[in-house]
Amino acid sequence: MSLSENLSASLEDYLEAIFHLEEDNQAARSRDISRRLKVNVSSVTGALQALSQKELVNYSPYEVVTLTEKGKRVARDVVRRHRALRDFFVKVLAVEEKIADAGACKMEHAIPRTILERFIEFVEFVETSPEQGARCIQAFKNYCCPDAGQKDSEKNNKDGN
Amino acid sequence: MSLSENLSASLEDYLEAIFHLEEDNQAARSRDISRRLKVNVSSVTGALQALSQKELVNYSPYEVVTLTEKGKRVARDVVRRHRALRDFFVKVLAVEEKIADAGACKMEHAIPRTILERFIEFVEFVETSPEQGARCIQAFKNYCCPDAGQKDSEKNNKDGN
DNA sequence: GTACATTATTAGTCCTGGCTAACAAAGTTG
DNA sequence: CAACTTTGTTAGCCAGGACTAATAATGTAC
Repeated sequence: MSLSENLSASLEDYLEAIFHLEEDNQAARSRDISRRLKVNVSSVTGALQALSQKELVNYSPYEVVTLTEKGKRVARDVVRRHRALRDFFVKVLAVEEKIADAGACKMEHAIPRTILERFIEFVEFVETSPEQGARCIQAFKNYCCPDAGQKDSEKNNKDGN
Repeated sequence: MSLSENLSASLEDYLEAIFHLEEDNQAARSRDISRRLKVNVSSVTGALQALSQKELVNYSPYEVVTLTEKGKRVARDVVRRHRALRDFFVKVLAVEEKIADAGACKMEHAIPRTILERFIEFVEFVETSPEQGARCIQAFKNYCCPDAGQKDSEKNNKDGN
């Protein structure tokens, strides 16, 4: 209930952008948001009004934007989904960083809670269990992209491909 | 190029529904589509007009709908994405069938090609490589849901108890 | 074959979320 | 401080996609 208030994908994106900009610069300016999301500044104003009305951002015209506490909670949740997906794509599926990130960015808005948690657990599993997990991933990498992963395949290549 | 013509998530859903209805009944009626997608019939009419204009369905007012060849190709692609995701969720992440299906239904519209292929390869890998793959998945199931997975752990167990 | 039920279409509304163009506020700089 | 640039806001437009209500076509009984 407290998280992801039925926010549209679009508004989630805005929140996420503001979150990152705030991390970097203490606050976000419309211009930066618009650049980040590749969207017209006037669209940003609209989004800020919507977010402000939902009490997710502190916004008044011509001033910099910050997230409210509530906004931060929701934004952190979006970011968490994003990272979980990206990590999974990179660490498990051996997807190239950029594609993984772009994919995470689109899919983060659609993933159900339970599945998200499983993604996270899977990465956790792989990272904490070298025998059962890491080796399997290594084998998968050899399976799906035999030419790449050379270095990795030498690492724990107990029983050949 | 030939596939997924920049179709919106919504239109993809319609195409998918028509595909399944056609499988079951040779053709789709607006009413059935509307029931399936939990959408007003008038929305279906609108969608059919859009799809027809894109030459994805054979549609004329008051008649049953079928997919064109092009429509079939695109629909099959959507279904493929759906199945790939659902399979992955169920077979790898041990997500419950219903949730897996619902998740697939939402994420199928957002998943990039490359990542899709990896999902498919992963399932393939797990299913064809009992040593490296299947065992790992079993271990993950014990990791993420220690109480469940009972039956599955017996499965690989040839003639155990 | 008329009467009623079901199904489909249209018209009109609303909301979201983009866009441009015009205008207003802030910042910068001589 | 006046002039110019940058930034932000507003107004107005458009497309997608849902909805309701009214209407039209089709199907089914009697």
